[in-house]
Amino acid sequence: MVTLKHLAEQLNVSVSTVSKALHNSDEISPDTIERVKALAKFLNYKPNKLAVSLKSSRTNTIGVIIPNILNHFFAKALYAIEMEASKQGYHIITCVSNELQAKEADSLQLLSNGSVDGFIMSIAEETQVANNVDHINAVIQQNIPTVLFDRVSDDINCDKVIIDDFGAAYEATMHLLSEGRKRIVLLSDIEDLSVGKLRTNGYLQALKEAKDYHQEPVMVTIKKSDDAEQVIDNMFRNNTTVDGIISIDNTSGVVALQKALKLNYKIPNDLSVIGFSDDNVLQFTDPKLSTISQHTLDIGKASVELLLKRLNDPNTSLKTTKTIKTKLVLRETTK
Amino acid sequence: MVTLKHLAEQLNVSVSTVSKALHNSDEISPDTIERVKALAKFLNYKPNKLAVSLKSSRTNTIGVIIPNILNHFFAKALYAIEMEASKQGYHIITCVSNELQAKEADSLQLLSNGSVDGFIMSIAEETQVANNVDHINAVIQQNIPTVLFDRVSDDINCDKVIIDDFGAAYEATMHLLSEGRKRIVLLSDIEDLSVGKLRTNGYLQALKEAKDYHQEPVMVTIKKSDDAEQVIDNMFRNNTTVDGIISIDNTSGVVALQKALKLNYKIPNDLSVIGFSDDNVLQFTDPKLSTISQHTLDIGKASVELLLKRLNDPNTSLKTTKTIKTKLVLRETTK
DNA sequence: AGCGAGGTGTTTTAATGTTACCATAATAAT
DNA sequence: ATTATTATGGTAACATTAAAACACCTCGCT
Repeated sequence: MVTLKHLAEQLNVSVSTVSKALHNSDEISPDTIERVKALAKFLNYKPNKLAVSLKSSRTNTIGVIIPNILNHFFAKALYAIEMEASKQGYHIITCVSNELQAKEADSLQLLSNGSVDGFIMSIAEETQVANNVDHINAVIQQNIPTVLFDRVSDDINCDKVIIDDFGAAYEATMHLLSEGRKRIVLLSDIEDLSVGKLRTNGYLQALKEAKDYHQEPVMVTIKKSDDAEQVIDNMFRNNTTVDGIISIDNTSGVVALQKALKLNYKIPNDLSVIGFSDDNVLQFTDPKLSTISQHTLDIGKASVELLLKRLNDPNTSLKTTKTIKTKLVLRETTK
Repeated sequence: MVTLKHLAEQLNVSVSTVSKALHNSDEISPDTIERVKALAKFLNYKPNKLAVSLKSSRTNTIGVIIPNILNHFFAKALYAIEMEASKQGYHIITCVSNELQAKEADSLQLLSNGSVDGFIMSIAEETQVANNVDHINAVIQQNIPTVLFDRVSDDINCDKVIIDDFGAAYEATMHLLSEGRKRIVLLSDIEDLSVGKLRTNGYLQALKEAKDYHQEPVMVTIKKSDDAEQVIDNMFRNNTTVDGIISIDNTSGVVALQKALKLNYKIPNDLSVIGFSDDNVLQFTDPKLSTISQHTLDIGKASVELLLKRLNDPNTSLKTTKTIKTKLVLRETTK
């Protein structure tokens, strides 16, 4: 690895002359600057990032901790975070908590030793269930700027990026009601998550406000240990008059749609289905699934923006929560 | 941030005593070790990673450069890489090339300044098409260990992890032949990639060896600019007698299946379909798609293992290429 | 002519946090 | 008294940068 010292020796000048020359300091003669730069280029000199970071206590690196990359929502968020960070001259160190609190705490602990300037994260399921966020607060107390996205906690005081989960589910349910649906079932495999609860409340509120809807709400939850297909099969058996389904996670809607087709429901005449998520995973269904789009790219981008703002101006103590708009995208499984 | 200096001052000992104590040096009295450790714990001291790395010229960080996280194969590979790296005490810095050579070169350039101990990468499409791998070789010439996976190049001399693309497609085609299929079409949206070419050759070879197969091979390629559905629609129109489809990328098989169902093909009686990829994305089709499983987790794990082996023993100059076994998983779209 | 002021271009020093090596002081054993 | 032994301290180095110091030169003034 080529260092300033190497260049200095070759050129018979001091290390600091070389350093200044490479920074175009006007203390250095144009002639020297030229010679230094020529040799640096020739030897493919690159400033050692570790040394620069150590000196400046700025790493230009963001720690990103997500619960699960195989979940398309998080993959897409990660994509957006990487894109925006890269555009702003930052790198990202990615850690996956696998929904486990211990792994999450570990990653935070291991990266909060100068490795990163700040964190962008979404809370692991286990952490949310136990509602134990001490490990996250510990990081924040160390003055490491942190942005939470999607899965957040009221017990953490930091910048946040969320969607209007309540409103999104409310709007979707309202749409089903406006189609004249009389028995609308909610499907969820995320009932333990903050977002799951908010979305469920949106659904409940919409039904409550509906004048001519007299059914009790039906919420079918799929646990980790369950076989989703089985649970959904049972749902159809137990709710023979179902005519609307809203899935508040990003997979069960697809499964329900497939199952409904197999049971010969005419879609969307007999039954409307609305899923929750950006389009990509679901683009292959036929008929094409109507969804609540979360604008995941915007979520990732906003998270980076919020973090960088905080990094560049750590003093403004007021934390902001940015809400990204959702959009009900009606495709072929709704009227 | 708490440093050795802080601890030293508090305890009225020297920095080097503190350092040694924390490393359990037997030069230091048990009593002092205890006191130092107690305070370190109390103040939540964590060795500054930058300083340690600078001193040891070891970052315990791997740079991972993948073409596209939204492609489920790469997401899964990234997942496996993160898992294994984390298990071995390494972090990963993730960069996405977006299939662009410039971005790929940029990331390599920016990380090869001491930020990472080595690279794990899969080559961007643009790079493969142009077959210009100078930027990758530049890194290798700087003695930064590098492992290529999946998309590799013969012009790069380094450790590699691949699957037997030729053999996998050959086996799948053979299976279709053994079902008595008479008109087998290959679908691909990756004809420009090394893996695409190998898989196509496997298909061609199988057909060539089949005694009672007299059709010309039919290879339908989907370009970036194409509408996949449209292209597949045309394929069915132009090949009314098609009775076998092998898709060598990880999406077109699903689209073909959906389209075939719409055209009222009885699957797998009239038509068999085999896709290429691990299961997850495709688990929702009905009937369930038969696939060539790439064992993506093994690919990621092997990449990390190979890189760490190289890092711990940089001298053995012979580069190895590890081939991960594929598996033909027959589900419901084959007989 | 002599001297200080000012400017230019460079080097020296110190600092970031850590660790390895060498030195040193104090005590114990020979 | 000399040599081990034990426990600790000091220094340098990793690569970089900022600040201060230092030559050297020129200019203006008495």
